[in-house]
Amino acid sequence: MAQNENQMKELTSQEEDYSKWYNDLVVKAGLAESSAVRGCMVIKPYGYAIWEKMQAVLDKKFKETGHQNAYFPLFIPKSFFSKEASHVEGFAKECAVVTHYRLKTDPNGGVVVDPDAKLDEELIVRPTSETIIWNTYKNWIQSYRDLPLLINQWANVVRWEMRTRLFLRTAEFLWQEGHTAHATKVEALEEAQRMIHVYSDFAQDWMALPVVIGRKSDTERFAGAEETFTIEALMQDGKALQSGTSHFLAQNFAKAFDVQFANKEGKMEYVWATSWGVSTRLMGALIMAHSDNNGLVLPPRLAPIQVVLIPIYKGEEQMRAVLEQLDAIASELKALDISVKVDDRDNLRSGFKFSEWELKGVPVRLAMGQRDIAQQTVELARRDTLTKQTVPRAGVASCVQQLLDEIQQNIFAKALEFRSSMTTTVDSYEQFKEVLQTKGGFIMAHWDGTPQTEELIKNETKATIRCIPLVGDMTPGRCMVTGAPSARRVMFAKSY
RNA sequence: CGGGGUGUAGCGCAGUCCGGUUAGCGCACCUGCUUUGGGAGCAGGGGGUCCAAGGUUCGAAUCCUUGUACCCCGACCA
Repeated sequence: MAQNENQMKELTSQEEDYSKWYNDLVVKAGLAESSAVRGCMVIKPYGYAIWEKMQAVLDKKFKETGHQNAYFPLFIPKSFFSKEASHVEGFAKECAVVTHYRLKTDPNGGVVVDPDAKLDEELIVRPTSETIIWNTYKNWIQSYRDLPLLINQWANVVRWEMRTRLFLRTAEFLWQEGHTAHATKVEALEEAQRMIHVYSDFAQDWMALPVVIGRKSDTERFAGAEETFTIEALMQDGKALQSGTSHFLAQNFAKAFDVQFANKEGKMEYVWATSWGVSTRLMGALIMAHSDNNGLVLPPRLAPIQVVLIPIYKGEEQMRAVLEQLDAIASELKALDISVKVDDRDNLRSGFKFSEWELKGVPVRLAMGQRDIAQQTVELARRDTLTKQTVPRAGVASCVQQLLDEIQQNIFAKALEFRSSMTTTVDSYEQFKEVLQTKGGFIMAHWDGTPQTEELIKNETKATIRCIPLVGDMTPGRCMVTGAPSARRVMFAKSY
């Protein structure tokens, strides 16, 4: 008990330093750790299992919306990269560049880069794949009959970030990137909007994470896009996290890579494009949105282990008897498509196991001892509320099944309630600054639509326009800073 | 790239100011016994290039020089 309090205190006092708290949690829960390579991350099996679940659900959604998977090269010739002006400007500062293709042994020992093996043209390790993909699409698209081209790629990308943070910003990260080509502007715009809604549905239904869908302002838009749609989530420290984006690229890349098609009338036209992606950053969102002082809280639909079963016993005889019961329950749960783990490790006490699985965020815990066997009961504990109850052994499986749904809903409701309480509407800049300082969260305010005002607010308060929400209050007003007319409120926040 | 900090066992640290037994503590690990309904106890044990190179000294984890790595705060970003 003393140690339990100790850990609570440990985690609570770290609220002063949320980033340390977050980092410790990621490491302690066994999700990931920083690696020997600068800014890179090792995703551990438990963390990767969650990512795999996310991947599976998203991949299914992409296929249901008509997309196919493909794979494009990791390396992009430098010349490809510079073809779209704003794109190169956006990414140039954070590219890893391959200049040589061979090492040789050093006379003084060790190995050195062979100066004779210099590449004629340097290769960029992809920070995103628009350029290499559009260079390829040029050959794939001739006619309107080749359109739409709906491709997704699961891949790793590298962005040489100056400061990194597990899952939220790492030098290398895993993601999916969709790249589509369309005959018309309308179709491409629809695609971009469709995919941001796919992301939004995924966040809400699977991650139990409420998000705000919106458009990015000019300054926050993706390099090379004409319109960027985003889903913005609110973390428990009151900061926003951009959790997914979908870009309407207009004809920018088609023109840069000369991708034209013959339309029904036989005339040549440039194709219209979209790209969209979510990354392992979603893991960060999941962790920061739901965790508490006891550790991770996973929504049941994404938990690699949904139910953990823990035996309580003295001696081998009791152990065998309890495990027999638990194995039977495990089978019943598996039959209902619930993923289970019987923690039969004999070298650890049950109290330790309770804490450990709580730290790992397993939604439901069943414990069984002599008492339960005698009374034909099971102790059932839920992670989201940290409550325990004793339920009859018979019918425990369907009870758990129901409970998993309830937990999924409860976690979402909790996050939604938190977001509501942390969303503030303000009418003056003074009020804006005060809310930002004392409370944080999302702030709805009027803005005159100019990059200058946006920049001023950012410089003075560190808050940025997270998005111009697609739905919500559409009444016009006056900019809180300049007093100029504003078409509608936009959403501000400090962000990751 | 600016400002600050830290490199000592797998992890977390003390020792460094003021040089001096065999470099220490907690956790973890290994062995044994007792335990087991909320992070077990006792006993024993293993594990070190004290970041690197050079220098000062009879003697360096400790002092000096130069590197280097990582962390935190900014600027940049999914």
